[in-house]
Amino acid sequence: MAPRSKRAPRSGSNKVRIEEVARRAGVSPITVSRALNTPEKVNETTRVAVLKAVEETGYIPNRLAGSLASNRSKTVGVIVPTVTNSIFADKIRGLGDVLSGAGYQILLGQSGYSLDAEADLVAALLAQSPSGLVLTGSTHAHRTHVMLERSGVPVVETWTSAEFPIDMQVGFSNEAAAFAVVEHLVAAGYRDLALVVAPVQDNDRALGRLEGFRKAIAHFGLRQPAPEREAAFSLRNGAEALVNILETHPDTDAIFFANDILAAGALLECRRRNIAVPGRLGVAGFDDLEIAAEIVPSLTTVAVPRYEIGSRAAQMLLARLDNAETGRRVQLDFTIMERESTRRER
Amino acid sequence: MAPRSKRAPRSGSNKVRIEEVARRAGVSPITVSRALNTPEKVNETTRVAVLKAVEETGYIPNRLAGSLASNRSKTVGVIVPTVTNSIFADKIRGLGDVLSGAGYQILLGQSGYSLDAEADLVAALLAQSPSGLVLTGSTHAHRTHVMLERSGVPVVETWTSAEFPIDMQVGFSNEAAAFAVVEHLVAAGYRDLALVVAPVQDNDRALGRLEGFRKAIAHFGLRQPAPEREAAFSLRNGAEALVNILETHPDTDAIFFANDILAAGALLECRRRNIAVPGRLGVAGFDDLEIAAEIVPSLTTVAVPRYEIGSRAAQMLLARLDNAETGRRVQLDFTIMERESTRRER
DNA sequence: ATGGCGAATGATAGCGCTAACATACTTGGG
DNA sequence: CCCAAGTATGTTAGCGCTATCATTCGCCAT
Repeated sequence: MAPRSKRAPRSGSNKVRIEEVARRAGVSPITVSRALNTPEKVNETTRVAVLKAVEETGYIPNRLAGSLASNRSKTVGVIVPTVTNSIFADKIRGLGDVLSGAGYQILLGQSGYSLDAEADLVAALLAQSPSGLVLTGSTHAHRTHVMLERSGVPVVETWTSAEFPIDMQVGFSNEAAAFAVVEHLVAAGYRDLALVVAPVQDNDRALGRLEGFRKAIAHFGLRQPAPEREAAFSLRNGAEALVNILETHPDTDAIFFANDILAAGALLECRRRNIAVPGRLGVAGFDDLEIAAEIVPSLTTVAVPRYEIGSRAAQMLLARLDNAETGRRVQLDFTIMERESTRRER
Repeated sequence: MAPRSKRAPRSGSNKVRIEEVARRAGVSPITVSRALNTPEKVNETTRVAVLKAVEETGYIPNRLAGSLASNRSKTVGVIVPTVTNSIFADKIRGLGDVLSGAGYQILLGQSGYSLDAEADLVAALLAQSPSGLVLTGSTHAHRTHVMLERSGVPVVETWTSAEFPIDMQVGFSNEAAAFAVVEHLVAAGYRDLALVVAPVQDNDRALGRLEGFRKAIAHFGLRQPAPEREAAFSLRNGAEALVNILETHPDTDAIFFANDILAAGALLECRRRNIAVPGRLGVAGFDDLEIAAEIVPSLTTVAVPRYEIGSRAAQMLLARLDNAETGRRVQLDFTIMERESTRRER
């Protein structure tokens, strides 16, 4: 009698599995695994044989299976508001350069500046069992905190400098940077300042800059209340905010735009309207994008280590995964880049 | 005698597993799985009970395990040269918007405009068993083709319009677009053209634009050989290429920059040097970034559907994964945006 | 000799989920 | 009242790897 028939194997594709490689190399599957993951633990000759078999078969290990078995995945979740903002693109480049060198892949999520969307992404990324998570900012939905805590996954928060990060942090003080800009404007002789900043809702980087601006206004005894406008980053919005401020507050003599795109848009509008910069109006930006140095007049701004935020975050994660000792908070420096747009003849 | 001791369970973390949820809801694990993945297959009352248990326990399904078991992962690999170039950032936004709506995550790879790096990334991403792969361009290393073929993973190539895509394709004809730009410059009265294009090595988009330019030069019987320069995209490089061309070919009356960043850098340099645009020199760009509309003078360029390339690619993938019938080649339109930088008084 | 130790490799048993099949229970037409 | 065809849920057996423990084989100190 025939043996009771097994059910059909549900092996997916016709892909090469570790077993075939093992057979070809004349070793056991576990040896293939070791030859690929911890080569120092296998004899040179067997390693060579295994690699040859891998080459011949075109074997690509199934990391889903590997990660499940080892409880370690080679992925890192990265959540940014949007890749469209080039400051985050630079961060991602920094992350990618370091992580891909260590064999890690990036799982990317875009929150669209919404903490609620961020929380959904955290859940979705945690489901992939990432080795680590890199978030933007220090403000998160309550459930985000809960999920992160429960998961135990290493987390790096970036772009800010909160006193008590969830886990690790790489950033700078947005507040101090904004304060320094106002300080610079005052030193350049401007007195009636205005601020244009990204919508602060769900955005603690923008909020920090707003607060730094306000503190500096009070500190230096400048015109209060200073006009403040919220504008999502785009050249057009910068131009419009400029026009609006000059209409409502014609005595304004300098505007601090909390990012360079807004500032550049304003500078272009100044050119169209023949508003003299820096004579009639001083303009300062934030981020030190390439356009700040190239635009005419060149733009005073704050250089922040965008790429380094990414690369350092990646390094911290890798160190942690290596059980190396690391600090938890890295506070990077910003630099005021003084350029023509605030270089007033006095 | 005590039973032979089992070896220690290697259960990783203290995370909630499907079994605990099942116990709480008084059902079997598979029912929990169904309640979450195919809710229409379970009774309303049990579904509610399961969701309640999920809520209470804070259960986050382990997708590594799920994907391994079902041979379907909820990830899509995306390879771009760099996220820093905002045209690719827009594509990623398009991809992300559509994919995250369907519960998919993006695995991001940056190739740095190297086909060899691209091949490594393809291997790394295939190891994660993605549901699909989105590549940039139609030119790939030989081993990339081999790996893709073997894997059987759905692939979408983007930004180009090759006749025989590997699988699916969403793009436009770079050659035709470049041709159209030259056509426009000729119509505007320019005759002695020059080209500045991204390095064509490993970059078929740039190569296509170069070829379109050359064909148009020949077609319209313009000055030959027209000066051609390669420059990686940055404002500074655009400015330098401009200077170089005007030094070596002072009779040049229009320059076509194969991206807007280069063109904008050149326009800013023209301002610094008091070179009249469009009078002394016509300038055209490519991509229709926001800066093209805002810069002074505004920049004639080619609008390409950056976001749509991403969203359409995602839709095609999803349709394929749904076994829906789809076309294989989507050729999108480009639009010449005529602006001040080529609006010569005649 | 001999036993102890490290290096190399193998056998076994899962990782946490879901496909495939099995079973119970419902419904309704003849 | 019975059986066919659904509907809802459960049981079993993997998915393709790797952690863990076991085994084998030298090699050297005693």
